[in-house]
Amino acid sequence: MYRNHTCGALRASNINTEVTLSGWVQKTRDKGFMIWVDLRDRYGITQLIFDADRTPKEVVEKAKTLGREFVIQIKGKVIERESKNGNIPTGDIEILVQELEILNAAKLPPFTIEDETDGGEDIRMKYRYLDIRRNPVKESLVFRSQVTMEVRNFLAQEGFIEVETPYLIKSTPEGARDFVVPSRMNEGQFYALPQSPQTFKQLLMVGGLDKYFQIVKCFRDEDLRADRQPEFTQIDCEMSFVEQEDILNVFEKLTKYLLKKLHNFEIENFPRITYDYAMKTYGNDKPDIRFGMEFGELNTVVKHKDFKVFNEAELVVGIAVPGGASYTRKEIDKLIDWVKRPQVGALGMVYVKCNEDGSFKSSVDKFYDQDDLAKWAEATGAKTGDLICVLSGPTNKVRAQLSALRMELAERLGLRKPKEFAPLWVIDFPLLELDEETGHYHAMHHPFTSPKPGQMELLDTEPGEVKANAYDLVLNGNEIGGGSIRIYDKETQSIMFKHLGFTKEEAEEQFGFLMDAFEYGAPPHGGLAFGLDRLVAILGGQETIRDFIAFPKNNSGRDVMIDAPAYLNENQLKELNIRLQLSDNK
RNA sequence: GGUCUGGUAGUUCAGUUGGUUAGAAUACCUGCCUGUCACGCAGGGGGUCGCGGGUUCGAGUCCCGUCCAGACCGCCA
Repeated sequence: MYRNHTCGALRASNINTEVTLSGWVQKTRDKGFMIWVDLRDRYGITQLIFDADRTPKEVVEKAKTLGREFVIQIKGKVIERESKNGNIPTGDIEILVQELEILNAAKLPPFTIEDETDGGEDIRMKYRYLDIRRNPVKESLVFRSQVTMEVRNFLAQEGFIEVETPYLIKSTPEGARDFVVPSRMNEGQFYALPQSPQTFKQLLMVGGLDKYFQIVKCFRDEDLRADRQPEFTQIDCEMSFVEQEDILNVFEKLTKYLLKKLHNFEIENFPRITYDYAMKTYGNDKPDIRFGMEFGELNTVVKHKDFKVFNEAELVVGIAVPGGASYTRKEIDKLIDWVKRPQVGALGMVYVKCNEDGSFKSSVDKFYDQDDLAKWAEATGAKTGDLICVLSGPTNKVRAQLSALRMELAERLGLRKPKEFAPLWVIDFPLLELDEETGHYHAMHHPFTSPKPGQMELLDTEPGEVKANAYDLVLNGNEIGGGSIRIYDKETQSIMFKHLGFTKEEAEEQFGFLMDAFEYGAPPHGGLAFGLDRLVAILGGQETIRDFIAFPKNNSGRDVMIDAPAYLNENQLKELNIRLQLSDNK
């Protein structure tokens, strides 16, 4: 028996009991006359004491050889500490050691295993198994486990069944790039890893399973971000005989359940706003509504003067920055530089200070008088002491730029509070989106999304205007879930593929199995998928998902611990009938 | 594909205008220490300044290239 208690278990009530403990050496404090060792495991820290008077001599000698992260087992008696430590739960007691066994000596770890480690991102990822010993990472993984347990509890209660769908499937050109897997037995052919189990869950509905969910890995071969990994986990759900309203209700209930269980956070019904409203008001289809700073469109109040920039702009729009009137000229110039960075791309920024005396001071005083500026303040909801920031240009670009500025300022002003939660639904997404490069429309959500009733006719005349039965769940400025009511008849699905530029043959080849299934009694159905990593991170008050993934990939999609991806050897390639053609520098 | 930031001791970082033997903290090692718990005290070891090239009497510092890491834009149905 390696242990009969964990390192977080013992209290004053255990005094005088004989115990066996195992764990890692967190730290030794050798005072000469006695040695203290902090013994750590997943559950906590217990102090061991090796006392020259009360511990066998050879045991004390052995204790002197202990280094950080040695794995040891001890037997001893729980005793009361002479000086207690109120900072840890086991701080009233310590273990007077009688026997010590070194189960495994350890090399010195490259960084300290402490909450505030001295190690940087790089080295911690390389030795991720050591990083996981640290409380912040360990707790993030425990938290993730709690979230998935609660999700399973809830969905099971609601009558959902979990079904596993295959990982080795077929590549399709729609959407993100696929990770592909060569098939040894089928020369020249490749599987693809699923970007989502979309078609399979729809087939489960045809199969009559009614309410499905799966906590499932998905794979997309696209560039990474702090909140994006090439392999990530979805809570994938689908239901039959449901309308949009039914789906929103079930998953709003799930989200409320999670907020209540994990944070004891209660919230009324989630706001629902349309995509169009979100874009107009926040310049963004996943608005953070923990704070205001809503867009005020100024077209009607700026176009009557000689300011050419505004007169020629498609959209002139501003936001009020709380307390921004106190910014110095230098600070405002830096802000202007910020919006002019290539990542944001604004050509300039007009500002108005709303002074405490009720007057306005703007960068365009030459063109606009106090009455004009008062109207700007009204449109943006600016109060005295605020700063109005105004951008202008093509509608879509300006909205994206001002949205970036809004988020940046909110971050700087501390308005994005991690322990506050502001979920909302964004509904009525467009069905199609124009690809600026190719000039073609592609499905904004995916090609199985149904258009709003009665809008099929618009597909030919104004494809960009067609609204879909598609919806996103947004939490604190992040899309944490999205879904749609699906097409469930072959006819409509064929029309969709045609509009997306598929030939009949291509549609048949790639999705024939789905359209066949639709001919055998497919029920009306729809669903939603949560991005679990993101959901967990946001519920955990973070924006970066890496610490909630046990073994994440780095910025370039590498696992630096196992050093993947890697080259295959000649035999493997030969067996797969693959010949590589590498670029010159490889 | 692009923009920006960074790479110096095991680790996290400082290093001024290009100028002596490249520093600090922490970790590590040795010794001391009769209640430590961020223990303390004394001493010690530890450097391919990412890599390659260039400018210069002289490069951690300037220039070019390259690799790596991070954030973002494009991309992510």
